[in-house]
Amino acid sequence: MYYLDVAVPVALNQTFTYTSKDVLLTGIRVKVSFGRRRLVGVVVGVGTVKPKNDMELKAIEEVIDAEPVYSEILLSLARWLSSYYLHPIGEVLRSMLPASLVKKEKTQYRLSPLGSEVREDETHSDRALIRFLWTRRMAFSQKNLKAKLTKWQEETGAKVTLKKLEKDGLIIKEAIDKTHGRLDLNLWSEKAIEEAEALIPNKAPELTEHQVRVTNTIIEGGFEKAEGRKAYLLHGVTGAGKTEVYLKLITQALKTDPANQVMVLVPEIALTPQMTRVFSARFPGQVAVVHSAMAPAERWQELQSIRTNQRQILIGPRSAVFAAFERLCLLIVDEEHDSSYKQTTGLTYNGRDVAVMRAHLEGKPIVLGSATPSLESYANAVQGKYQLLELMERANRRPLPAIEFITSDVQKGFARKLSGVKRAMPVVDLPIDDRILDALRANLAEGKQAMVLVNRRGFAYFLFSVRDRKAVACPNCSISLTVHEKSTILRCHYCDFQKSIDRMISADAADGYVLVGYGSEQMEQFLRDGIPGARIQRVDSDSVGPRDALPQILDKFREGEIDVLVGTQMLAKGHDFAKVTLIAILEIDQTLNLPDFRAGERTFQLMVQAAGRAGRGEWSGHVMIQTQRADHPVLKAGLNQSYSEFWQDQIQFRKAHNYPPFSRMIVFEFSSSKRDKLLRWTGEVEKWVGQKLKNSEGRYKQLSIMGPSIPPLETIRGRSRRTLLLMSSDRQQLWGFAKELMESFDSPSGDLRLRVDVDPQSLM
DNA sequence: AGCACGCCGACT
DNA sequence: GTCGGCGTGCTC
Repeated sequence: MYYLDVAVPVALNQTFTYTSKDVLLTGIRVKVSFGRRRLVGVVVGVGTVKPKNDMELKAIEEVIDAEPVYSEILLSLARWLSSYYLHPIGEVLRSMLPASLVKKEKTQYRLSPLGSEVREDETHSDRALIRFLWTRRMAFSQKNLKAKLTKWQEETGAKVTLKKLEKDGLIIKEAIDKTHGRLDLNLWSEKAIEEAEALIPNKAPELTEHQVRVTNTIIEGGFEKAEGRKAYLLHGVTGAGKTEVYLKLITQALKTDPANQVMVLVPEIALTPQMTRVFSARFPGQVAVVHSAMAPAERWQELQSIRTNQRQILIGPRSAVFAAFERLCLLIVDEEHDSSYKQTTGLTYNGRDVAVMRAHLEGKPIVLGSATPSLESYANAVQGKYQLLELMERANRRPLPAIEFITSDVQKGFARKLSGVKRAMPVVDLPIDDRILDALRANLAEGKQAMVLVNRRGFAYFLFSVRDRKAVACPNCSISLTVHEKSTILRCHYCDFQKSIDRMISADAADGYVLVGYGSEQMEQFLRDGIPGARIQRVDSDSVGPRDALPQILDKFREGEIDVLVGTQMLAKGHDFAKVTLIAILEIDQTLNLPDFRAGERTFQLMVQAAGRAGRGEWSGHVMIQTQRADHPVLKAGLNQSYSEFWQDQIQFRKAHNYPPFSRMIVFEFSSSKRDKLLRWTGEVEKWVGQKLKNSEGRYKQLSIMGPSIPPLETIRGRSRRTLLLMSSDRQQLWGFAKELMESFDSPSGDLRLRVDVDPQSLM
């Protein structure tokens, strides 16, 4: 008899012992009976000795995999993730798998035979509801149906519950196996990439002296397994050719052994066909790509080609860090500073940090690349934990673009009267300085391209009621609604709330409202008016959509069918356009003024990254930044494109407040839809914290605790929130305290929820 | 997290 | 009296 340690996907940080007649390898998934449920768990340990406690053990019901889904190293990584990110091991293991391997048994509700007998003229409330809901659809998911019921209750006042409907035999609950979607060959597909490959010359350019030096340093370190293998921080100015360094390293790795494999992590937004094309053209047929726009089945196929070593290179976003490799020998994290490596829900991992840990466990080198390294990574380099490699010259020898500050106050207090409900009339000047407009016109006249970056999507920042003296707010979140679609719709950027202005305010009251501020939509309109004849395209999550419009737009821009791109920060990231010579950044001060300790770092990154998009081809670039705070050290550092100036200023600030990298942070977010319940709960937390500190005899003396406090956005999606921030330069103390707190306050009842964010990217 | 058990209010 | 709310405890 064998005793298996099985991790099941429940919110419990422990494994459970099951018996098996056959010996199994760790990393294999098994089906087990757990309480009254049947779950898919992962074997994480195998023994032949019965555990001491004389509990009655259940036998596993079914073995799912013929070979392990997780390697020993991935299991070790899972254990580390679980303890570092304070997340149950079973859930960690589940989050590491691609969606197509996580079979979800979804419950759905359909009409029972009795339910379908309900007649159309039914007046009884439950039956009327049934009639109303099931005329258009066959089945509802639990979540969807619950939402519909709540809505129905609000609108009709009738009291209905899911349980009652089920009990009355009107509807039936049934479990369905969710199968994955069809294999759709869209723009990101292998076929598209292969077609593209044929068009591009497949030849490595001559590396510059600097590139060669950097590359050789890493190559000399070797790709074979070794204890404590090195991590490198590749700090290269924009346009220095970091990608060529990666390509050369991969070439070398494959030369060492053609079966070697490389992991390349990139920010999601950079996963355009253009980017994958560069790799595929150099290594035809050897590149696998995963991307969120792919169907699960397609993604699974790509990952499978890496697992079986049919392909050598995997390019993907943060989740690709969990991919199973046969012969991983090198890890690369491009744009390591990018905040999209951080997962913000569930397991709050940072893909970059997990990659560093994985490289360590694998005993393989890792290269973190950026033009604007995060302060954390740079500090690691300064301390010698990473080896710093610098690439301070652009590969095309072109100077970095000239940056110019435009100080004007036109954007201050920019507002429009809402006259008639559907039309907005300007009451002040354009929110963009004439000098910038002139430059854009001149740039267009020369046949060059430009990008204009704004801070916000939508038409106007908010709708201000003159009578109430306040902005129209979201009913579910403590934030004002953003005006969209040429000032006809109000939308919340935090929940799904959306309502037309017409329905929100009556036409005769329209005079009492003012549109304040502007977003990408309105800026697009300004630019159309201000730069006659220019072909302008807006790029933000509204115009691009969740799928694949972005690569199409970027391709059109690259081919010169668009003159000016106007959009959000999405534009600043990593794209390479040869004809862009002018970049305007409006309202950078808002980024700088965010109440967040990373605001300075973000602002500098935005400036340098945006500037890096200009002058990549044969013409020099020019950047115009509209600001009131030209004297701010961070903006000055950005103006000089000086990382060391930025570093000096920000590291001093972080040191003064003991912020990261001098400390680590863990944030607990407590939330509930019932404010009084939440407050009672956080009251207990506060008491617990006070007593713990008092009774701990100095065990936690290096710990700073802030809160529970009201976060900048108190309510999101109808849930009130409080946050508790723990900060310490002593890791033991920080994690020790956090674990104790979890043990006391995890698994709350009712709709109280506790969320943990380790190494938060933002404190909002 | 589910899921069941068990103890209190408001409807037939 | 019963239905159903939700606080509590358990899951190898």
